[in-house]
Amino acid sequence: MSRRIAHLDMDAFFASVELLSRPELAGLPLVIGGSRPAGGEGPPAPEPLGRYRGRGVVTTATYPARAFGVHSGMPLMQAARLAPQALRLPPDFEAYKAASRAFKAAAATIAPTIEDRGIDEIYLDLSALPGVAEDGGRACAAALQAAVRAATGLSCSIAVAPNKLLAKLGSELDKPGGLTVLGPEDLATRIWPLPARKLNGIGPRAAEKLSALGMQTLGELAAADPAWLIVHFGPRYGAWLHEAAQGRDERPVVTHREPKSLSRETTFERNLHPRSDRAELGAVFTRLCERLAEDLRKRGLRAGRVGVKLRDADFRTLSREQTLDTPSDEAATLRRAAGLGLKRMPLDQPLRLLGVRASSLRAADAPETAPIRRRPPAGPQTAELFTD
DNA sequence: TCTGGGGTCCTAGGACCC
DNA sequence: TCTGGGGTCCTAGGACCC
Repeated sequence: MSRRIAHLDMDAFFASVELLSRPELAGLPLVIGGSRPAGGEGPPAPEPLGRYRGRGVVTTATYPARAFGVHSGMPLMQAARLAPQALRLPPDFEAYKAASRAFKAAAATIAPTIEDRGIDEIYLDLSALPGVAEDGGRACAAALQAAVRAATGLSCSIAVAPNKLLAKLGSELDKPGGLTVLGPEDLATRIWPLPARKLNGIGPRAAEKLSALGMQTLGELAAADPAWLIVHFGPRYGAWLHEAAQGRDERPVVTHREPKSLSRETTFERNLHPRSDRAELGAVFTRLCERLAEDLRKRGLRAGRVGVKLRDADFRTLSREQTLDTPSDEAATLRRAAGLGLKRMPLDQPLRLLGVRASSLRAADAPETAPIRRRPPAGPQTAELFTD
């Protein structure tokens, strides 16, 4: 009994949501990213990308903007050089979350077994649905696209395949608006010619290493000796690379997950120094802890551990974690613990980012358990700067 | 060109225990 | 005098994803 798994990926999601309320921008190169100008009232007006100054990155670009080489993750300053005439809008996450809920609800009317993979994509298990065994899921995918469009006015790309890995690869094959059905017989013709980097789980580092070892495509990876892959990539990742390149993936569609951590972080407009910008850093730190505490309370959770994260001017990231005596969702408690973490970090350099993280989460109404710390936290301490 | 913010999972090394 | 062996927990960092 073979599985039929769909991957549904919204097309240029954030930009497309913006176009729903700004139809006059349709067809133009449009980039979402950066932050909202302070003090603005109402929906922000798009401004030429060439005018952008700051540290933001491209969150989404419309297909006309992508034609200039702009893609998500790219620094906006770089995108501005490629397409100064493109228009930029700051993201409106509340609108995207509403559209996200709407498309997922619409999809659930067709196929209720859904795994959430973030704001703009889902996996669906179609295996047990009527007719899917006959046509591989094509009609079901078409129905999903129609339902999503009817509910939201937005287009998506869908692939149906024997597993999540292949479905995810397939939904990229015919964007936007793609409907792709893959079977085992498509592996050699449609999957193996793809660059190895396309596989979900092969990122920039692994792709670079594969390339240095002479493997550019998934076909070349599939032909590699698994023992040799294990030598170069370790037992776990090496074995996974081999399995994945054969198109094998048994992961189920997971319909529910409990959050493991919550975090808040911010990159400053200019680097801040722990000494000379102490007051400003302290205020940002307090605000981050307040927002994290709000997030915890909103979800009915408490943090058993609190972490702090720094990024310095050279883009090096450091973090420290601290166990709480009692799980908490209070800003002052989180700030005190995160402050203890900060005191164990070097604070002699300008910083570009500060973040706080809550982990070891438990329900706020759960019975309290004794602290599990085996060792008192210790370590070299730096002078009190903005940490108190 | 100079790199967001929100997450998950894995690994390596040290602490600790027997 | 020149240093066990195994198991487990904890911590920090990094790869990766959306």
